[in-house]
Amino acid sequence: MERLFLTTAIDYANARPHLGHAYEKVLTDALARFARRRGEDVRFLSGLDEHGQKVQQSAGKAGKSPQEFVDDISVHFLGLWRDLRVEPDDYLRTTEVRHKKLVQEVLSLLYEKGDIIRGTFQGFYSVRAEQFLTEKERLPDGSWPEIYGEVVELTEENYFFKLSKYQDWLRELLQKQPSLIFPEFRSKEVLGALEKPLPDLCISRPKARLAWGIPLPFDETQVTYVWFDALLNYVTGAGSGQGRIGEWSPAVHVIGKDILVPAHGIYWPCMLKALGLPLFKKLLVHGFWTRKSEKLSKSTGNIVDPRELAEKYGADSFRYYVLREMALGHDADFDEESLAARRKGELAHELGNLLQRAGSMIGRYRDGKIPAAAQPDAMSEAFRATVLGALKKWDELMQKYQIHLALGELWKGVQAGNQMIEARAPWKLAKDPAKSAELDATLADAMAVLELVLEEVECVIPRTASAGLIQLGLPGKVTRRPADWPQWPAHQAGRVLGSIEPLFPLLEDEKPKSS
RNA sequence: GGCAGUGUAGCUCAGCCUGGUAGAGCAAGGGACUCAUAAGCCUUGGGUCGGGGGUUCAAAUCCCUCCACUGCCA
Repeated sequence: MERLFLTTAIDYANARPHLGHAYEKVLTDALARFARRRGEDVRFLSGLDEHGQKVQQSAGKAGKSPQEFVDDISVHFLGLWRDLRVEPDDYLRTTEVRHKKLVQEVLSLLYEKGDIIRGTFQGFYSVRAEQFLTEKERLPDGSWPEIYGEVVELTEENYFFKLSKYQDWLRELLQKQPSLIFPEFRSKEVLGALEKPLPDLCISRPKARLAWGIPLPFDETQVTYVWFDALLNYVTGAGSGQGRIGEWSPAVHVIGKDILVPAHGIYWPCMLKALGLPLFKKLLVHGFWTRKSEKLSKSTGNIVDPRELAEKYGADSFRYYVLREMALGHDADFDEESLAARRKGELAHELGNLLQRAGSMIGRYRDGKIPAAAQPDAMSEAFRATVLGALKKWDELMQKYQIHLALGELWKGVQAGNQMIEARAPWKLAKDPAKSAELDATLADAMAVLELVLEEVECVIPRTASAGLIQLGLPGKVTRRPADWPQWPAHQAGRVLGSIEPLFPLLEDEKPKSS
């Protein structure tokens, strides 16, 4: 069986989750569920990045200890994942013992190997912000922005990771295998950053200045800084999740485009190489959500609360919307009206109502049991071919991470179902005893397409798909595909349907006004 | 400034790799039907495929150039 180790970026525990966090986790969760459906042995890891300057500062402002602060924040993240049915196999918080132990072990190894060395760090330091500033933050006239207050030039003893040692190796690798990064054009961004010699990477800070981190095992006065903490979560959480270096397996990392260069595109592969571990399998880089084509940000008041949306429209509708709307790798515009429209049109009316109308006719005409279909006639053959064709395209597109198009294909199956019913008009067939066999075929085919679609779409709308399958008289638990997938369902004759309920009830303000 | 991505119907996008004189969905108009969440089905309108140039019998699709927006690196 194929093994798939799938990770999300770990979120920084500095503020509550927003739409971008939610999208990435829903995306990864859907990929994990899809891979399981295909029969792969999946390990899905997510987590929270809890150390660092900003957490320390935010905790101070909130009058809490850093640990109390991240404990509180983690409740918000975990609550959101529960609400959105994001179900990782393991959720790693970087303040956990298993992780700290692994980080220290890695640092020791690389220190002994000579890949981590002591050196001096020189830079401009803001006393007020308690942080080093980069040239990027300097104003065009050479001065520093007001908010940093007094800025002094400072020299500090720190530890460095010898990135330069692995630069050539990485460049050659990416040139040979641009498909390591999806979409491929992103690998050009990494290659661009590799053109100039890489400076060694500063990985530590004096404890006196940054207490909230993991101490270096070979120098207790220093703590490690970002990279050798957060990135290593992927190793800690690999395999059994017990923080054993040897259990690392090449992952597919789902990340946002903001953390590709340099973190995941440069530092991370070099770290793996230095440790003698195999490279990740792929970096899956997604874009950002915008609103009215503007960045979502707190400063402009342009924020979207995923939890509110999930509450208002349902978690599955939210999941469906973000996956249907965004072309993986590109930016997309978030629009609540569009979310409501897709829920109402595609989910409630096309999919939900298909089950409703077909289920109710089986109740009325066939006593709630799926009838046995005779040899398919020409219309049935054509219908089945359309549906099976749509399923194959759905599968191909999903494997190419074209989720938004894949869902469009799957819905062609749903639409074919509605069209087939219109063409056959079972409500007319029911009035003519001579047409009984055709009525059976119509109803059986409708149940079959629903079964096929719901099983596949479980990765996107897990709860609804499961509820729908139960209405079809099935267990409601999606298992791996049979070897001969996609095949027209056999053995459905005689199955008793569950009670037929709307999968996506209309919202209060969507209901037609009764006069 | 260098590199990249995007630019196709009012809106969201597919098609571009492997040239053959434009497609889907939504929104809007019309129709037949009545099983169903007043849903679904059929149908109509509408586009200088960012601008310009080139290659070709033929370009949204290949080449050059310019413009706009976005991103990465300076």
